[in-house]
Amino acid sequence: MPNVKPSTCSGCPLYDKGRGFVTADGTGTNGVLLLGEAPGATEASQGKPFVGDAGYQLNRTLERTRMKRDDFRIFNTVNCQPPNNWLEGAPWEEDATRHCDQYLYKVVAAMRPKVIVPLGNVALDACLGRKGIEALRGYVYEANVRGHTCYVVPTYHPAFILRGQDNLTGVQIYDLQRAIRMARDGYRQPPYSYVENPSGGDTGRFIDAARSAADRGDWLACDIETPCSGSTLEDDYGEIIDTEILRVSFSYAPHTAITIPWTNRNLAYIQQLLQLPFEYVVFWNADFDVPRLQSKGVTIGPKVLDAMWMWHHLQSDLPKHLGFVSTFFTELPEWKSLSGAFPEFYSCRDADATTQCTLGIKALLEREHRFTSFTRHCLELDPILKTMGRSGVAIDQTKRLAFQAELDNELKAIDQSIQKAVPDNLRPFKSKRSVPSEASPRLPFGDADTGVVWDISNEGEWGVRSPFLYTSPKQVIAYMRSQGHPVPRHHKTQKDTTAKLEIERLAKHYPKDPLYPLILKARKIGTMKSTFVDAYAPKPEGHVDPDGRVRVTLTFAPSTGRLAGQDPNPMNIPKRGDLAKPCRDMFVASPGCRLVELDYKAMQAVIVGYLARDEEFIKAAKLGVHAILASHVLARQRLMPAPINVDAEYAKLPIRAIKSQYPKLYDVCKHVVYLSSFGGTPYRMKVEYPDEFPSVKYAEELQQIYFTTLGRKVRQWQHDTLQLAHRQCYLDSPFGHRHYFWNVFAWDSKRRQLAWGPNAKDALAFLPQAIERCVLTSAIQRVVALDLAKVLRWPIHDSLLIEVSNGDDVIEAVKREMERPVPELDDLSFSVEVSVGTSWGSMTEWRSA
DNA sequence: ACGATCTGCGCT
DNA sequence: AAAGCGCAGATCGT
Repeated sequence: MPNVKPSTCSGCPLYDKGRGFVTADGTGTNGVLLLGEAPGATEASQGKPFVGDAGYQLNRTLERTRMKRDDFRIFNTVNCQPPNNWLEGAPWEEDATRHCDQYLYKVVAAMRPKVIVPLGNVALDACLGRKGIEALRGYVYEANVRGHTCYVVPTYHPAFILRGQDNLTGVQIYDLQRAIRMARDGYRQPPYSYVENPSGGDTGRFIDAARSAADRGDWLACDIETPCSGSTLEDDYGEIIDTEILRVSFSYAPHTAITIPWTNRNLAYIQQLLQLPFEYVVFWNADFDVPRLQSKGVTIGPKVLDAMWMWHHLQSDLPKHLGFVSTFFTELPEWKSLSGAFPEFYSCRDADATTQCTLGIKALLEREHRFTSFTRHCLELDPILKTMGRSGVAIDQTKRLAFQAELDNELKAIDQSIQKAVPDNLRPFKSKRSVPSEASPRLPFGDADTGVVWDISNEGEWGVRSPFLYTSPKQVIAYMRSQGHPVPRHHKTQKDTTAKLEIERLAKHYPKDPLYPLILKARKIGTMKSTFVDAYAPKPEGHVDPDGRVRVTLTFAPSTGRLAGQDPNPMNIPKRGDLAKPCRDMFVASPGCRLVELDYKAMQAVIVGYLARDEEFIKAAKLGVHAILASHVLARQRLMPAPINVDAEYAKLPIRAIKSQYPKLYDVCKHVVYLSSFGGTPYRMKVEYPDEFPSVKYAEELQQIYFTTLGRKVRQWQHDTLQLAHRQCYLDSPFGHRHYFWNVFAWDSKRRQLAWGPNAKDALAFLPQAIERCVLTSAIQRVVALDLAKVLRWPIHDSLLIEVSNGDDVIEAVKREMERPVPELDDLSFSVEVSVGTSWGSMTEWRSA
């Protein structure tokens, strides 16, 4: 039975609009009051808070705190359902909150909670009189809430987590556990001793103490403050111009720190501290601090450790700012809002928090035997990636300009055809006050080259029609509508889409329509030109340095453990299609040198076979897994006596025969193996490759054959991996990378059973990708150890681009290191294919002498 | 004008 | 309808 509003409830701004009325739920025996926002439809009709979707999410979180929901007291800030579930930022937010205060007052007075947990901004505002949940969450506040003094530990609203923020599930669990602990044990602000305005003697004493800390094996945390920490200016060569440093702070032990103003007199002290024999100097985001210190001539003696990366290695899916991370490893109260008022204290606290977080993160990594993997695969890799990025690859500007001109002409011609194919009324119209002087008496008139057309709008208004933009989804969709064609929808979001696949379908369905093929062609050429040709112009138009080389930034910041490249990204340069060769031809070897590309053969397939503990699959992957699946299919159809035996010496012969005799089946099998190992469905195969798969049923049959023959153990591995990811909420790679997955299985209400959830496929893709990266970077590190760093250019997931001057011995050495057995994978090895050329577009196979 | 967000597309 | 990555252009709000 829905609750009836109390008769005393009058004057509520939601009285006419609001529905239902919720009362507090749960016993509150653990001393924690969870305060939500306002009831939704389910809550309003049942009269209880958190019983709908957000309630389901909250219950799962509460379960993981190992407490019963009933042990908490659960209430809402506003007690009836606002229109459209809109409260935060609504015109009635303030009035409705104030009106419902009377009920919060009563609930607090009756329960006398030890801790209140505001869930989201509305509740936070009600408790602390301020908003900003993302900055304040996880911290402990002592506050007086409605006449009752207690702790307040803010956390996210469950509905926020449901809206695509499921990586924060674990954070919410942690926040609630902290609230429970505070209710049980109480909270005391930790004592601290910061040297905020040091005299020369103070600094000297700090340096002496730091020296003994270095001898004990402690680390030194360092943090600089600058006037504008956000913006950085760099000149053409990547050096920082503007670097004013205000102060530098240090800490070598929890709860202690010193902040040293940046003055000429203090410079020597700062330099002295950074030369003490510490094992590491620790920064939070060293890429900000270290270059600025160096640009001032300060040198850092010890190795640099970036604690932010250590955090990223520990848990890659969470925010990385120190204020967020410190809630997990310190008892410090929130301090990030104090930078303006108390700069000395703020800076000390930054250094102290860095020390405390570093110790906490290191302890966790060591407990899980992942600390050495961090030093090897992040710390030691970083300078290598920086060197590779700086080496650069030469761009042939003559070839680039020729290709650019060719694309430009083609694009102009296609655009003219596009303008002819589109009715005038579909062009963007912009009204103008006055008639242009060159207007002719006949309307509309315009310029066929530019597509600009003068016109009169419906209201008799003068205006100009600009060309139809094939790059604008909005205008393309308007065209589809105008032609009476069904507008395709994105399968997940259900939004209108103009994706390539959908336009290809429309082109097929309406073969007489002139526009669709033109759009496809123009997009292809347009992307090529803007992303891959214009971008390689000399600076400042493009990315190419005055010496003719393009330099990139390589990073391992992506949450998957893979590598990425930036400014520009060298990893997505076209490789297939007719434009790929002229595009790659722009990338050339320096005079007297050769570009060499070393590709791991079938790397992901071999890794999947390893993970599935399937020797046969590994052998099949190395021989050619697609052809071997094809042999299973042919054997079923009695076109072959038996599937290829991967142990047979002559196995390569029938593989070649299948490739040449059944090219279509070979392609089909390629798609089946590839998509199936990532959790792809037969439906997807049919949609993406309509020519190869005449029906979904055919794709289903082939996947069935795959999973019952060659891929039997792979199927089992997928099943086991998902179970493991679901049970522990994360997966670890053999190289120490961990990725969290919060929704591997989800409740399918249609089929009334657990089904693959939104993270299932991420979980299947994680290990092959994370392993692939570490196999390659380990090889790169060995190449560096051979003093061959200078030949390294770009890592591209499963291949490595290098540049060598003469002789084949360097190629041989790099190949050997890449093919070396990998101890982390039980000495699994991968074979490498080498191609060589003077340009990236004309590489030929290379064989060792 | 400028930044934030969305859409589409290249690669593995 | 495997995934995540970075980039360019369009759109929308300020």
